[in-house]
Amino acid sequence: MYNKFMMITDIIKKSIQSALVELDISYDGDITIEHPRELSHGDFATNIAMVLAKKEGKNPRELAEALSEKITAPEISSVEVAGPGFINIKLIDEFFSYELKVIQEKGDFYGWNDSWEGKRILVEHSSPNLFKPFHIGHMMNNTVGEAMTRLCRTTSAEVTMISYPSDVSLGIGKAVWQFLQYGIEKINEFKTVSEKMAFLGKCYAEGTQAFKDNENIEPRVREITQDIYEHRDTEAHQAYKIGRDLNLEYFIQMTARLGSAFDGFIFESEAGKIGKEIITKHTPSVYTESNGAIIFEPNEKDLEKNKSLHTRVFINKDGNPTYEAKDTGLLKLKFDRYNPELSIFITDSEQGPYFEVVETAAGKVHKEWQEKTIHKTHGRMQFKGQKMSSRLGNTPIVSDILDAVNEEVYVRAGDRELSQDQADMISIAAVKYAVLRTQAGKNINFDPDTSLSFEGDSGPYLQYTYARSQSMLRKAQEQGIEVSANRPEDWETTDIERYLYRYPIVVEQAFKDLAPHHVVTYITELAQLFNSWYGNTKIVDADNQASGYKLALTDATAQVIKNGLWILGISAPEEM
RNA sequence: GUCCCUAUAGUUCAAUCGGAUAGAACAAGAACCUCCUAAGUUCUAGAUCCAGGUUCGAUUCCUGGUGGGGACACCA
Repeated sequence: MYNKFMMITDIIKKSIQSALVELDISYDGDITIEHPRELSHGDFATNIAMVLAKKEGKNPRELAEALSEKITAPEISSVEVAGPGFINIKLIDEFFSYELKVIQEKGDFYGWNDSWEGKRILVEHSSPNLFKPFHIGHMMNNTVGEAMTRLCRTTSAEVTMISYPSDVSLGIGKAVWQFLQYGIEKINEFKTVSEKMAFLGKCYAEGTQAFKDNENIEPRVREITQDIYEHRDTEAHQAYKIGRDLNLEYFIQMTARLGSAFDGFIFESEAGKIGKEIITKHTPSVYTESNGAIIFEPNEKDLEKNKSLHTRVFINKDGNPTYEAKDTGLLKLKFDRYNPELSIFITDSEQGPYFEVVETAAGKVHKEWQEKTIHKTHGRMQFKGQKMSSRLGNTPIVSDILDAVNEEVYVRAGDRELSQDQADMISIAAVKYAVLRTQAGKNINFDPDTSLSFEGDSGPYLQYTYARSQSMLRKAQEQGIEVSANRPEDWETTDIERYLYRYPIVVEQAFKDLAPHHVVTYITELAQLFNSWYGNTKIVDADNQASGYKLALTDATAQVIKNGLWILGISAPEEM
């Protein structure tokens, strides 16, 4: 009852297995059953006849025919042989209407399972560089990371979501230097967080420029950086703390706007010290000295397993931990604090090879740091179109992007009245959909003029479909039509029903692959089926006996779309 | 130079660990609001980078090219 789909797959598999036994065929491999892409091919299909034909010395079609006669179960209505030897299985109609009740009952949790119940998963994403603007790359990271996190939640795991802000660096020293030039009090001239942030962003840019232009300030900038590292009680550290807190607040606001709420942070300043300790302790057993620095050099066995490994510096010759050491410290902190069964983190794909080295080395210090960690990447967003890319620049910041998209949304909305929140919700849907529809890790060719579509395969399309279904349900209620999952006598099972019950397995697979785009594809196709049905059927119809069931179907479809959108971090509006 | 990833309609993406007639959307052309939201629906036209190989069967696996992205010692 809880996991209906697994039950039905088991039933199908068992019926095939006993058919094999009846024909006296021994086969101990896994029987693969799948959903045919084409709905008219049936609800399940197996290629078992083609797999076994050669071994049995039989023609695949004949074998399939023989098998198909022996495959039976109460849930199976028909078994047919097709193509080169596929066996197509159709389910009885009652199965589908029963599933509508299951969807109703489980509601927002339809599609969840208990595969990871009682286990802990840690996800780290959206890690910002404090003092630097929150730009397009962070938004991609956040979108992918949030979807991954929510996918994890569907397994009933105890999921903790954290971020790893970079809070110490020479770059930050430069920004603080510039901040001090203006004077700490200057910050009080700005009222809102975003105004203050704009000022700090200006400090970052100007400080970086000043550092380039004027060699004389370098000693002072380094001193400031050191003040920050060592928490010295100086004006610089005071300025730093103001800036850091503001940046953090802004980060929390910005990610909240995108739909994320973090459970905690691990700061780079914490990871550095610990990282250095680990590296020092495991030199020369894991790490080695070379030219005054401490490095990790993969051995031949490592290279056999992974050709992309290479030598990297963990502690530089000045004795300071590099990013490699900091990330090693981060690994330890994650496992010490959260003790996860699985630790996932998301970065830009350019850091892929880098992390493979860090993790290979870390695995030699502590096995589980490598074995339980999964690094997922997102691609880059490459701008193609002229319109918005020239307006927003090369690395546009998130708030500007959303503002620009909002304008488009208002244009698209025409006469409809939209609140700021509604427009924001639609904009975010459009952007997130564009990011999540493709396989994570691949670069996205982003053409704001076309990719940011509000029609067809798009976030707003899904939102619109949902909103429309809700509108129908409201209308039905006004007219006193009761929603009923009781199948009418002469009801012919629709493609939507044949599609709906597949949702839980799509989610399960998406989690296994950590591939949110499977969910995108599925709910888009579901929405298409639904819209098509809507186009040629009158659903809210007090004079029609079947109206109640049609509404139940509408309700179930809307529920599944909503649940899918939730995984993607896109909200489902009641109206738009 | 070495190594990794990648290549699908004009464009942006799919294709369930080798499966059936390669799915959508945008753009192009033709229809549909006296009925529930036209950000919608229906129809038409259009694609697997090249050359080999593996097998019942290849967009998928292997080899070699070509184009694109990325990594390769003290930056993050």
